[in-house]
Amino acid sequence: MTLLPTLQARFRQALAPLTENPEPWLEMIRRAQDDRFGDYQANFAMALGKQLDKKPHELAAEVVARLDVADICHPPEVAGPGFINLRIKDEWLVARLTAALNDPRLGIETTVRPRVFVVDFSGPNVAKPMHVGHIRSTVIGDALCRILRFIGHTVISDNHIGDWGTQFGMIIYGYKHFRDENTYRTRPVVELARLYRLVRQLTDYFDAKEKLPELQQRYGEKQDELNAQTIAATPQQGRKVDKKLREAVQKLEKAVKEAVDEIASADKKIAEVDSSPALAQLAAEHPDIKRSGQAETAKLHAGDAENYRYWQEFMPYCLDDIERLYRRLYVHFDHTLGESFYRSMLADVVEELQRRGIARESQGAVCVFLEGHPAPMIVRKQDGAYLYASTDLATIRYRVERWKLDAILYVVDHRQSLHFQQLFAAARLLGNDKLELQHVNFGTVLGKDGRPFKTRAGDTVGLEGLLDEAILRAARIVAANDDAKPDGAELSPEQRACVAETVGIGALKYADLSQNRTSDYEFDYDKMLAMNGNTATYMQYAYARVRNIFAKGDIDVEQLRGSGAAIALSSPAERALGLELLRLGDALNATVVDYRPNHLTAYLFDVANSFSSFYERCSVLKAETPELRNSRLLLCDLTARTILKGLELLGIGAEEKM
RNA sequence: GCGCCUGUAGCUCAGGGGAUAGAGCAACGGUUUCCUAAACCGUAGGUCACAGGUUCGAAUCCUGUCAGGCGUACCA
Repeated sequence: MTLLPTLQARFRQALAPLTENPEPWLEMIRRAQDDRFGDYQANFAMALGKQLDKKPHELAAEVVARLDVADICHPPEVAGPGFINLRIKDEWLVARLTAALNDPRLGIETTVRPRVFVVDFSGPNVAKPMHVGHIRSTVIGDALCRILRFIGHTVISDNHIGDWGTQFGMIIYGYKHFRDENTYRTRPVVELARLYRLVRQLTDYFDAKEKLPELQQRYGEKQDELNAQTIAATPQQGRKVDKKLREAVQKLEKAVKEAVDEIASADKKIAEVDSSPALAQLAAEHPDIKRSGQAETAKLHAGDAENYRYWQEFMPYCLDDIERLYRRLYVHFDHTLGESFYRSMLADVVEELQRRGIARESQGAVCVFLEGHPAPMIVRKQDGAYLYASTDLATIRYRVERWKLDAILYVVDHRQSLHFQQLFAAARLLGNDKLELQHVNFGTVLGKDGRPFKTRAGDTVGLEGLLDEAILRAARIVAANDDAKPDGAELSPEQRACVAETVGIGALKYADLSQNRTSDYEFDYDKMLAMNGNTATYMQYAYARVRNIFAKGDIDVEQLRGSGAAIALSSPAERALGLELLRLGDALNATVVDYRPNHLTAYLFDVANSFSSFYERCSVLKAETPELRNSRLLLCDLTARTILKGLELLGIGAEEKM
């Protein structure tokens, strides 16, 4: 059992005579935030005292008297209003550290309640180039899979790719009319992506042209209204401006600004085509491209042989392409069951919903009306087409039937939270009441201006380019540092390339993982690829330093572990490191409670920090005595393995030398 | 209009009932005869948006205000 649960178990016994349900009070045992107070502290006495009508200080003393922790802690102290401060005995720390050292799992037991999870993440639209927004789901989802698995759960990772959507109609239309046979044969994905962008651009062009007059009219109306209101709202002598009027003016100003932005965006799309003779000509030749593209999608869905053949032809290329990206990110999926996989089940799902009275027809569409939701969830459109709500319901049904599931985690942008609320509610109406359905939501990727990154057009950063850039930057730093080593460079060109890749990709992933996923995320090249401070590089560097000690000292780790050498925590830095090393299990538990990997990154940062301080103060190879040297070597060994395991659980690698 | 989310150091963010609010970056100042200075140590920097409330105790919970983001009947 890891540290905190062990303490909680002891307190549970001590509290049993005082309260029926000690669990909430046990949650109030935590790491002391100040070393002066000890290592851990229990903060429940004040609140529990209130409930039991006892003086907190006396209650704390009573609990301490009953508490049996003599083997773990020094005698607990009651401080302040009733804090119980605990200082762990070194002997106990040493015993736990020794146990961790001799355990491939570093002392982490598997869960006593294993569950079966499906983690649904990444889910890109194929044939549409991925951008930075997609990396968050991929990286967080992958880390959660690894962590849940390590804890002992059964995890099925499933990439629910968008492979049946409107983009295929555009690509098919593009393929039929604009394809460059040569490029398609040599680099099919590049050509398909170009075709998608081209058709999208022309479609947007006509869209913008169509909408522009309406936008301009709205702008005019709002502007007129604003002018009128502004005059009315201008303060005159002896009269205060009505608050409502002032608010109305503010709203109008906002509306006008929005209209201006939309017009500018439409103008831009129009200008892009008009200013290019080639594009302008294509636009002239394909005035109906928007509807035609949609028609191609509809034909595909209706089973048109030709379009289905195209779809079958394009898919392997598209899948290869995204697979290549996943390989670069060391991300693996057990299944890639995209939207298309469920296409034959949609009619049945909708039929079941209707038959069971969960869905009904409204304005020609089939809708699920849910309590507390003003708008229904539409599961079949007026034109008979299905949408992602239908697919997602079919997917739940399929997953539940195929795997005996306890939970599905959807690692998806928080903008879809309404969809998931409705989806989960509908799934429960269908009888999935024991299934845990979690929207593991995360914040939007924002641009430098603080506004969301746009999915189409604009200056989106392609994912592939981002990876290249990360590795390139890392390579520069690797080379500079290697060259600057006191005894000259140590790394071969191959090693340098390898380190650059590990460091670059690690930095990229860590940037996403180290942040509380629920916050929005300001995309910043420099920050994302930063390799100083709280970054994966810091941990990787600490790891390389430890490993270098073993290399320099020509130490056989296996032999050392079996040698009977003992850990002794002879200085504050060693003790602090030792205590930190025992907290891995607590960090993993915290991560799993709310599915937030940033608990684990914070922990690893603490470990690396403690190690760096230790490294600075405690010489290992030149320790005063052989016993001390061995003890420190053991601490180093456990540090290295803890960091390596932690990074591995985040999907990040580490190198022996860097 | 309604719903959800956010507001913490110059910047990017942790902390989400407990003791004196933390980190990274940026700034300033120190540390390489010694296992990798991608490091370490220190200084400075805060009305935790604002106002009320609940509590022994509030950055944290509740209410309101302000500011921003997202979503809101046939896109995903």
